[in-house]
Amino acid sequence: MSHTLGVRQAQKQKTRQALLDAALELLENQSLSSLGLREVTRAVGVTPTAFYRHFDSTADLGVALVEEALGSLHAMITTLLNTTGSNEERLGRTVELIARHVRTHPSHVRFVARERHGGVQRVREAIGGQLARFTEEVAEALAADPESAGWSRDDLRMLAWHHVQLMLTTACVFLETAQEDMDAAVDLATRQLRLVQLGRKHWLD
Amino acid sequence: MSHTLGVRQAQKQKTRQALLDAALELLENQSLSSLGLREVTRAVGVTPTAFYRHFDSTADLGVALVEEALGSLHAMITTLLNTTGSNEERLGRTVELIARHVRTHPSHVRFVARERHGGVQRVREAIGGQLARFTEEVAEALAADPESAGWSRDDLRMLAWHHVQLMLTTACVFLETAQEDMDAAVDLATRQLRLVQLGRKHWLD
DNA sequence: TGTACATCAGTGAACGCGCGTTCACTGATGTAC
DNA sequence: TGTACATCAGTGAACGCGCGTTCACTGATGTAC
Repeated sequence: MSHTLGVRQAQKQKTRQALLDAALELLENQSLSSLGLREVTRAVGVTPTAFYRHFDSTADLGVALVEEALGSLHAMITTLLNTTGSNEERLGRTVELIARHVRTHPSHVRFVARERHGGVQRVREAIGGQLARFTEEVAEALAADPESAGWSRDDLRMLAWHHVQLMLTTACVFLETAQEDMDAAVDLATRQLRLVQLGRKHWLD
Repeated sequence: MSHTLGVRQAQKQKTRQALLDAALELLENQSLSSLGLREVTRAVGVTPTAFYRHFDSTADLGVALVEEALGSLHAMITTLLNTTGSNEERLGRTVELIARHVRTHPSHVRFVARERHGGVQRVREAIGGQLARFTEEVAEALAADPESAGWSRDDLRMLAWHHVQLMLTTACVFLETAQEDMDAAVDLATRQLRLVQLGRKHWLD
């Protein structure tokens, strides 16, 4: 059992999390740069002033949301990298896992999509940093794959970056896809992954 | 010579364009959903009230900006599709043309990147519609290519979509790349295009 | 266990400010004769 | 060409409103003895 917090600390964390949750929900229909501090506290049911006990500004809250949203994305990537099986099997599982992630954490995906190129510099930088980290991890995993024999470090990073990009793009498309069109979207995404995989296979030809 | 506007109409269009230009400049450092009407008119030097002679709201202005920004992107794509030469040649020219477009129209690229998943629904929809149109055009061009013999319509659209996505992503990366790192970024983009091209070549294996 | 003091998460009133929108207006441009 | 009237892009004052931030505060929780 981890270190038990005092009642006061526990309550503070609870409020902080409530602020994060409320902000994430409000961000479904607007972007961070137009999110108001009072809007968030109103949604939680605390005084505007209370906000300052947890964050300096909404930009600061945004950075905290980056950690949350990309944390869940990172967990998904880790799962993906540990998946075994034939290429075609892994490919299908990848798309399925992305679809599931979009279903279980839609607001995280939306937040990343929206704020990645959004109007708040610190948040953009935080997201960019995390994505660079993901790329490195994917590149390392690819390097460990026998199929990557003969690949240069640079080419592996290129491939990893392409994968991360495609994963994000696919997640965004899934997010905007109605339930009834999901089958077609999953199929499209699968074929895109297959295309890249084919390119990889013949890279050293 | 086209239909000559009266002095009044000409002046009105001039003001309208000034509003669009000022907005685009202000959007370098913020997103549309936080852009204020007064902010724009202040930058142009007209009364806040004058804004309503041209647009219903900043969202409305945003839709007008979509036409402008994706118009210039569309021109670039048309140029790309008309490029001839070997695959490797076309590939290099593609990356070069994207780099040039980012250099000449940075604010257009930024606007599309930021508002594509931004907080204003009508603008998102307008951008999405234009990108779908681009995809159709690219798919048609691909269909006319002898290399596409035996490809299904669906697979061609998949490839076209992948190209449009990659083009946008590449433009975004170039936008964020410092001048001194551009060579490496161009190289990376070129290799990504080559990867996809290889996948295309072996699609029907 | 009990007491006396310190900490600090959340309160509530107050502030100055810029926002979007309204309205009646002005005066240059356009039009009819 | 000149005159009398209509149009309408842009003005300027005014409005009510919600914003972010400040401040002194309260009272439950934590700590030292």
